[in-house]
Amino acid sequence: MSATHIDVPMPVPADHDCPTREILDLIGDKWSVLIVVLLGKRTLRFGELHRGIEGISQRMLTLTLRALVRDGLVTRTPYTTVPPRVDYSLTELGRTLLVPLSALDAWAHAHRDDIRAARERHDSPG
Amino acid sequence: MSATHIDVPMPVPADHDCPTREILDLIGDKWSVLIVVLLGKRTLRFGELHRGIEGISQRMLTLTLRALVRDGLVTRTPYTTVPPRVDYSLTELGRTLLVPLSALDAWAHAHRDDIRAARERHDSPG
DNA sequence: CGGGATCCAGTTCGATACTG
DNA sequence: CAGTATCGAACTGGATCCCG
Repeated sequence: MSATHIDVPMPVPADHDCPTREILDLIGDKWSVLIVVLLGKRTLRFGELHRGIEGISQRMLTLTLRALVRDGLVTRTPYTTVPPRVDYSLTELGRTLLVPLSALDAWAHAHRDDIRAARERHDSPG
Repeated sequence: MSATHIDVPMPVPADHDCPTREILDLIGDKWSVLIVVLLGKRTLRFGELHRGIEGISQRMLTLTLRALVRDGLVTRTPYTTVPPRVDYSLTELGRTLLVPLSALDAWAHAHRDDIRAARERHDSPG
């Protein structure tokens, strides 16, 4: 109860309702970014995405795609052919996201060695 | 066994070893981005971060900060005072990350309405 | 004040099997 | 080919207690 001294000297804006949270709901998962980047190259079928993203299960691919469609970043176009076929591509909104995502990708490219070095420095037993 | 036709017409580069994966390991979680953005404003103490990021538990704050330190994005500076005190701030590497992150933030800010609209359109029962 | 350790609930996710 | 359904394992994350 008795605080030694008040501890709220500087409020720190701390944008609670800032859109950062919302975008993290979009791409703050393991697969969304990879899918968007891949679809940025061209329209892809379900199976192509599945093979294109190593390690993803069909379950997660389905769920993630559904979320991206829901958020208006991706369109889903099914064809009633035999065998069936579904095309996925970015919407215009999705393509605009590609821009800042590419910046992030470029950063990752540029600094991957720095990060690896930092990790090894930290993990090194010596 | 008898596939109706081979299904590997176009390889799809599919950068498996691309750095996108690595950056997702960094910021592809719920809190890292928020912490980095917050530390982008100024150095903060543990408690300030805790209060600044609504909803985070001290456990996750500790774990996330530890990971950020490990990856070389954040420095941890403890002082042996009474009561103890620990400052966290971005490293130079962390500050460079701030740039593409701001771009992403700007995108989120600019398109939040689009996303909300898309969601409501999709979720609307009618 | 700034954590570490433990316990526990909720969620995520992959493997598998099945459908149209 | 493109999913859906189910299950169990793994991880996440919060609450609580304790220590320097």
